[in-house]
Amino acid sequence: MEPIILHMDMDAFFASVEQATTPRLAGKPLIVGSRGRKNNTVVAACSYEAKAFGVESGMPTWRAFKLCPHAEFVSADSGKYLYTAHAIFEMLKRYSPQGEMASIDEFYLDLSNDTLCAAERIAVGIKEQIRREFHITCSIGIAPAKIIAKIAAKAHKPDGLVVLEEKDVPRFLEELPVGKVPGIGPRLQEHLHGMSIFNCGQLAGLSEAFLVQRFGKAGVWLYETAHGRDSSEVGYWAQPELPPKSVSHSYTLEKELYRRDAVLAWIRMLCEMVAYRLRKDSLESRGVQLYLRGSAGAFSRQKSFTVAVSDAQALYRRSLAILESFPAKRLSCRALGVCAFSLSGAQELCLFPEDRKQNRLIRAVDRINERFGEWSIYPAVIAITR
DNA sequence: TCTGGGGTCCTAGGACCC
DNA sequence: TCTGGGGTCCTAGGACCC
Repeated sequence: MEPIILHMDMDAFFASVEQATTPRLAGKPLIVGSRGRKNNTVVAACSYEAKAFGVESGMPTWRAFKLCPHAEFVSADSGKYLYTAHAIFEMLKRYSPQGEMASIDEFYLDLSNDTLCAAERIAVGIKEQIRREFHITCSIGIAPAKIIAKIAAKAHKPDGLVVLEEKDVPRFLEELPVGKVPGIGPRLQEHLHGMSIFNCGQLAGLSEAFLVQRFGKAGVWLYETAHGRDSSEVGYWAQPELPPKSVSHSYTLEKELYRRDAVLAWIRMLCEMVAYRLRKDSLESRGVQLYLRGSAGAFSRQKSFTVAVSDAQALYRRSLAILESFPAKRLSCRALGVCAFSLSGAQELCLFPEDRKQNRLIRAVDRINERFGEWSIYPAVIAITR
């Protein structure tokens, strides 16, 4: 039996949600920025009215405004988008027990137990319900494999619906530019272009052995994808979510920073943010990675420790130890990041009274920040970054 | 103004052990 | 007397995704 996989991709999701919840923005060119400020950020999403001017997500906002000076700007409200995504998730559960939320704006449903006709009717019903209940649109691809369904949905945006049977797949892929395949990014695309491979039809003409020799493990995947095959299965809604493997925060500064105390303050600030997230998710970490990018280049170093921690001070001390091993003679940076890895569930174990006292203090600060807003209270050392 | 921020996975090289 | 071979783990960096 041929698998029937439905992929649903929300159209300009963040921008559409903003337009649906703020009538003033409906029908207007809208740019959703990834951060609060209008400058020094990139476009997280933009409405189709803005896309018409050449604005794309991922583009620096200053460039987007050059293309579309009259666009409205709002900063991303991830809580609102997550809320909507979960409401959609709940809605989709009714159509099949086998389904998954692949990202905040993408979903898969396995409809292999239905006929292709029934699957198409379901897709029409879903689109209708999404429009009625959320006042936004989505594009749907139905195909025998996950990756094909996804490419198909993307190719028919916005508000599209396309159904591909197994026999349609080769023709669909034949002319498809390799860069349209999720997983083939700019570097891989460049490499393929260098080999005069521009579309999936040409890619399918190469032998698996040749691709493996060129690209290693990725060669197997390229070969399978070019032939429309994808063995990965759709998960189950009820499946427990996998715990995160790392928790990180990073920041790009307005300009290069040379003062050591200022750089250290930023590192401390990021440690505070990472530690807070760890505690909120009842996690602790054994590994710390520190990343610095500046005029001297980009460096990242990581280190594993025996004891797992979740407090900012400990993360900061570990970050400083890592900083010592950096090759740069003079400390300067434009962007920096702190990542906690080797995560495990937090142990509620405090051997020493001093630790217990420290723990109570940390929890109290967390509660104050939760109640009065982020950064209501913070260590004096990071004041320089505020 | 000249590509953000939060993730995952892969690879190659080095260290170390037997 | 001048370094085999295989396995495992760690690390830095790169590529990619949304």
